[in-house]
Amino acid sequence: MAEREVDRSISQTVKAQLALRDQILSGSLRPGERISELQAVETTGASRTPVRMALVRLEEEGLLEAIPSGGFMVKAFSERDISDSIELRGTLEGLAARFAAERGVSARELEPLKECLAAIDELLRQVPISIEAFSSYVTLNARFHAVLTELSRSPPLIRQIDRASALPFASPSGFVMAQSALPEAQQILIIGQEHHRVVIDAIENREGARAEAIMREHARLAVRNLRLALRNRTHLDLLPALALIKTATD
Amino acid sequence: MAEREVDRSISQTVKAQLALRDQILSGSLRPGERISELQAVETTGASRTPVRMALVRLEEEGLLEAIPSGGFMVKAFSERDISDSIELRGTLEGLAARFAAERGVSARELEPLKECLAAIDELLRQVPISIEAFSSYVTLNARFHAVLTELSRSPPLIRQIDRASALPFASPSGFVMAQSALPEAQQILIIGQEHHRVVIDAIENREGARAEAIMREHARLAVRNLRLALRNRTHLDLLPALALIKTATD
DNA sequence: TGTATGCGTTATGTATACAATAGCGAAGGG
DNA sequence: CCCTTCGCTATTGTATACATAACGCATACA
Repeated sequence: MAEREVDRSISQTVKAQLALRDQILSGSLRPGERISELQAVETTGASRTPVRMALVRLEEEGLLEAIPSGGFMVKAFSERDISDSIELRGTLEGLAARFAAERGVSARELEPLKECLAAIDELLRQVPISIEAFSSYVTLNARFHAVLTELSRSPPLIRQIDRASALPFASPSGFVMAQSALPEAQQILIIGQEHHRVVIDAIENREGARAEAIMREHARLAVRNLRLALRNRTHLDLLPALALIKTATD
Repeated sequence: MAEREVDRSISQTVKAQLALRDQILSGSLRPGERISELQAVETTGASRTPVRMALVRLEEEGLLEAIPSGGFMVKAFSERDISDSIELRGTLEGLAARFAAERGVSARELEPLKECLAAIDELLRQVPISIEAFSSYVTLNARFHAVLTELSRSPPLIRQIDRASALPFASPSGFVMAQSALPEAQQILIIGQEHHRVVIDAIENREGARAEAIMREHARLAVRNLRLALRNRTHLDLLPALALIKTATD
């Protein structure tokens, strides 16, 4: 071992994966750009083996694309890709809600969901909402969606939803942030909260079809709003999707 | 390099991945069993680096599970996992069919689908169907589903469907094989063919909701039949899922 | 006899050396 | 002047050596 600095607190592979993901999402690496292993070794501080493992995982995650002749490049997404990904996740979450409703959920298990709901209600009482409250909203909303997914009790479905959320713009936090750029943001959050309320009610009453339908509607609303947000490209700095959008699409 | 025999025709990583997948699906490696890298090196003929890459990919594919203390084990699936995976794929294919219908598909693009349909019709004319014809059916059916998926023109969705089909029992071929174990197999194939006919018609007439509904029904039928097939465990040798089912489930 | 601790072995995580290929540039011929 | 070909360089693919951590066994003490 040479004079390489080694951080032994976490696995080198995980360290490299986090560092590379960060570079991609922050825009240091541009869409379409080839990722050089050597360069990744320098920027992440890990050696080539863990870097390669990280690259494979990021490819599976959907952030990278394998180049046929070898190596990887940062994947580029069209606006259509992004809205499809959101609708896709909505469809999956709809299935999760239906499973939860049909298979039955005890009052005890529904508790965390209701807590999220109440906490968000509290936040939305502020008009206009503060930056800090909005930030809490993002966290609570992500938690709501995660808990709902878990309630499906279906490991294959949970796994698939996690993968569908790996892309930043398709994650619950991602598109909420995008929506925040719109002037009618507050109204949008309130409508979203109504969806949350309905899905809980549908699950409680074991109405699978209704639970599924509302989650899909929830996603369709998100798609419409994301489209609008991408039109007004005002203060979109918040939007982590931006770093991944194909240049010169449309 | 020692006296190791190296096959230079394909990448060592791919070779190892194929070999390991084969071992898993053939049952050489049992569910829950830990995979030793050293052993994998011996059985695949590749060295540790490509073997590790293959293991990471197989984990992402869903065939392996990472062990917290290090290494990988063969993933075990419950019967519920299997039926959920099929329903999941049906839901995704439903979305694909809806996208195809809503976005519009030219007569030219629909041609391959109709060819599959006609070819399957031809096969089903035999009563009872021969083994060779059944084998052709499996291939044609897989092709039908693959083409339909492509018609969605949605790369994120296509990607997700591919991943949902990675598990052998969730692939179109897998569950058709399972159904073949049932006494009413011929009747089931005929009903499935009706679904195929309806989805084409719905896409042609741009009826998104109908196209989606029929694909979901198609999957639900498959789930019911798979459940039945797993009850009569007669000649289930055909079923590649069997190697992955948890021992002592139910 | 049972439990705990320490040592040894084995397997995984990491680093690096080596091999091969693809891409690019320069030079020569048509 | 353009096209083709040869060779070099840079980057990826592969192999293996080394470091480290976990598991198991044995032994000793309670």
